[in-house]
Amino acid sequence: MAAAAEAFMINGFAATSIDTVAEVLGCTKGRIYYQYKSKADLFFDVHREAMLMNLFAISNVAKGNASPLARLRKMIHAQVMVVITRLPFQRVSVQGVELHLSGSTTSKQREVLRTLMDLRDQYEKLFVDVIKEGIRIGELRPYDPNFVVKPLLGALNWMTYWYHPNRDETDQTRQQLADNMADVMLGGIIA
Amino acid sequence: MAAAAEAFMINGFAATSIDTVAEVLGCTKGRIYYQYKSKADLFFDVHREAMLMNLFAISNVAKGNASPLARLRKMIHAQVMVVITRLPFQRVSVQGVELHLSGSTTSKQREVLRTLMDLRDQYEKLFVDVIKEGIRIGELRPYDPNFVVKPLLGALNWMTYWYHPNRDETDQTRQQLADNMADVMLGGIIA
DNA sequence: GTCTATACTAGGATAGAC
DNA sequence: GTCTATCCTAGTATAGAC
Repeated sequence: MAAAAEAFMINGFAATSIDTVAEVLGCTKGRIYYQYKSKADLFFDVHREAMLMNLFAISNVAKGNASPLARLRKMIHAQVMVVITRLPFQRVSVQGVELHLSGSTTSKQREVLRTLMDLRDQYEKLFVDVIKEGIRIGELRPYDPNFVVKPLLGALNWMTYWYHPNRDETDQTRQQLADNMADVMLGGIIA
Repeated sequence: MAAAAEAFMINGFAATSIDTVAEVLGCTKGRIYYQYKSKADLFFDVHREAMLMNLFAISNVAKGNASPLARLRKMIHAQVMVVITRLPFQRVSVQGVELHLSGSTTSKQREVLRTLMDLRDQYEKLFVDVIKEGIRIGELRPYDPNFVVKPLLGALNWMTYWYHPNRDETDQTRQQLADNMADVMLGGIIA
């Protein structure tokens, strides 16, 4: 799956051949077809793995008992760290959004896609709920929570396109990046 | 080009066949191959058109003589309106970011891709410059302008995935959406 | 200019050896 | 379980009629 994620990251789902994935893995496609019925199934598995990473990274924080604003900050921070540390999977998960727009072939695949979208909805709902609570107690401005979550997740997802790991990066600079992202998203940029 | 944009929007570049584009256009692929040497060339043309729309929409505002903050607000507003009114082209332009990651075949195509990336850089620079100026005169917080532009453009680009035109939408609700986007991106969501 | 017909190939998927 | 060999479809691109 890591090999597939890497291959999909570089070329995208449609342009990646199973031969390429096999090459990254260091074997032939026989091995892959032994485990996965089709290329789509492989993609779905990578996609699910990515979504589970995300849920795992933020769900404990989301349900903690810090203030909503503090939790929201931690959630953003955690998500940035996941993107940094698991970039190939995260990029696949962003590709998944696009793929879902097009119609998948078999009805079985559509069902799988359905469960993936459910995971994505769950994930988004964790943010929405914390935002709602923050608004209720007056910590956050009273925008429509279902709206404000969009630019927020957009900024996070977009990271997969511009972030590139860097040699002279330390844990400290990574934390800094995550902090800055949270600062900008929560506090805006007006002085 | 509009037909191509629509087809690419629905299925993505790789999964869209020239036959499909022809069908949307209401002709056969002979006509398309008469005008475009290859599918990639068609995509590039749509992509360029989208980038030019963006530049056209914001460049006058960006170079106006209002305060940097006021200009930035207008730029965000204008870009949201472009996404709303020209969704297929805008989605293609977002796909273009991903496509550039993978290697295109011919050297000629790589050159075209290069000019497209230049357009994108110009576009980003318009934002960065206004942000820099805003920081200099103290209207904006002193974050790294090259960083803050990323979440900003991420939020805008991501719109192409969640925005869907709606029957009971009026010019007023569209303006409202653009305003809200600018509010959230500039002022944050902390109360 | 746009059509129909066709060549050509990449790549998904399967069969069967080991 | 993983390989090699092969089938077969989809889809890019071209040739040539009209």
